[in-house]
Amino acid sequence: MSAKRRTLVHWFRKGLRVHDNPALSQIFNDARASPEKFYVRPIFILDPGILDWMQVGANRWRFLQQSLVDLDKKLKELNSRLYIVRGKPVDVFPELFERWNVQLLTFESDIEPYALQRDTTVQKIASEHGVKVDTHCSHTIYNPELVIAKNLGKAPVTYQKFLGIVDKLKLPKVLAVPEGLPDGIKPIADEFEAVDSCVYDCPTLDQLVKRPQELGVNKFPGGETEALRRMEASLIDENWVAAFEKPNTAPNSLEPSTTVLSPYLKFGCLSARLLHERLKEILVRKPKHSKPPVSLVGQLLWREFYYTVAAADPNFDRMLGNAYCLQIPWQKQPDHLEAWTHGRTGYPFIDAIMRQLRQEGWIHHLARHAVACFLTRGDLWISWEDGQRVFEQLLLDQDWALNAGNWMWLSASAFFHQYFRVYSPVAFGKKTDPTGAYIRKYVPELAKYPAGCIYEPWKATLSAQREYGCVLGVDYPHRIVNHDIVHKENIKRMSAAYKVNREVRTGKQEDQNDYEPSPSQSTGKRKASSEAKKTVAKRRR
DNA sequence: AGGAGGTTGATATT
DNA sequence: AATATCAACCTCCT
Repeated sequence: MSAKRRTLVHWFRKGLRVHDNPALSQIFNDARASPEKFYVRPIFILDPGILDWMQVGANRWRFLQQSLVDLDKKLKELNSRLYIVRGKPVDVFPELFERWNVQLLTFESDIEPYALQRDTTVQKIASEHGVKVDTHCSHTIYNPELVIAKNLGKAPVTYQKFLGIVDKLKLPKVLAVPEGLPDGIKPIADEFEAVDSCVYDCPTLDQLVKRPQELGVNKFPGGETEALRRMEASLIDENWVAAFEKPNTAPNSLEPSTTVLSPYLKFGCLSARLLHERLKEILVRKPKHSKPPVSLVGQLLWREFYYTVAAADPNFDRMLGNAYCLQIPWQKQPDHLEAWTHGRTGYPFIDAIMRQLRQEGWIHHLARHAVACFLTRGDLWISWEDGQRVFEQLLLDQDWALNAGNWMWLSASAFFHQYFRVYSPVAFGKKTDPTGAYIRKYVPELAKYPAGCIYEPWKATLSAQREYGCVLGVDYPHRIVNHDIVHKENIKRMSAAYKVNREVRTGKQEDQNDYEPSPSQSTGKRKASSEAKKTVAKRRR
């Protein structure tokens, strides 16, 4: 037997890749240096506790499953393999540490509160079992903690400030795929199967996707192989890369107008550091290029920005107790939330986006703006937290820091404050898709509506609706709100909410100039306002 | 204290 | 395609 051999374990969580993976490379290097001393076990833990932390829809389960299968394949090419462990980390690690005689555990550091608490506990268990733990920051280009430290212990609250800080930091070295392991470092199969009741091969689709009826089109398969293929395809046209300006890309093209690398970055199938390096190489050859915030590098740095600000506040995903977030008296409206969630608001552009999200798991960033603004400050006056939860379930690229940060941005709760700029659910989409081809694809019941009224089907007469084969209230819903009216009311509500927040912040009472709410929304406005004052008072600073 | 700038508004006008 | 107007927020910098 192998009693003298010790095991080196790499724990995959995010970072589902073999390229540019410092924590994985560390154990591979150690094992190659002394092959007679070590076994190597790369593991992924299917942690049931994750479901208390976040909602995961069928499409993202599939993405994960595909990513794990691809990772196993990549590891096998390196003469290793992936071990799937089922159970909570706190329960399984003590057993693994003992049974495998573990010497070293490595993993990629994370900033999400669930991960932080989990990892702290695991570190403690490891130390009790005499297991050394090494962590590496490789999900982001820059270490959020380091950026905060460089800014004197506070996260920068503007993107420009953030850029100023990271400009002075040195870039990490991007690592290649580690060299394959020599024979004998992989524990033989029946040895581990006999003793390890919680260790398995890669899960099948059936095992991970509990509601297969919710699976949509598999347009963006998971895995490092597909991630690298997609990156290469995105970088092939260097003029396109150099000229990229996010605001000039279309939210409603039939094929994505941007790279769709976000799901791969979220799971770490693609290294942000590698993508950044590759972009920079191209920009050296194309001196006339776009720049942050609108460039492709700028997009990566937005991700870094949100990771940094999120790392400084465990309440980043909620309004209460969130140091960044303005306190706004949103209202619960379950029927409106339900209509928005399932693409039944009666606004074809909004509904097309929400249906694309549910089917394909990805929508363009500006499409996210349109529906997020509509749900919150633009039209429905529903909390960004409710929208965040829906995105959390449906987006392939759901990433805690980015999702919360962008929802606060769009609802003008933090980082962005020009609440009087409201997206029109009618006009915004017309700019890039005047004929409504996108709506016809995702809201097929409206397919026969002419370009002139497909964004505003209520403008068609009843006889015209019959002619187009889609009668409002029967085949497609009436619009649930009148944007022209409610968006103006909501601007005033935002103004009132900002005023309350200012008063609490400065401790000064401003002139009374109360906005009288509309009859339809009047219940509880003053109460909501006073509640807002109380919650603002709970904010730090 | 005051002004400039802020990834991506809508609309009307030039 | 660029510019003014709408109404007017925040943070940063001087």
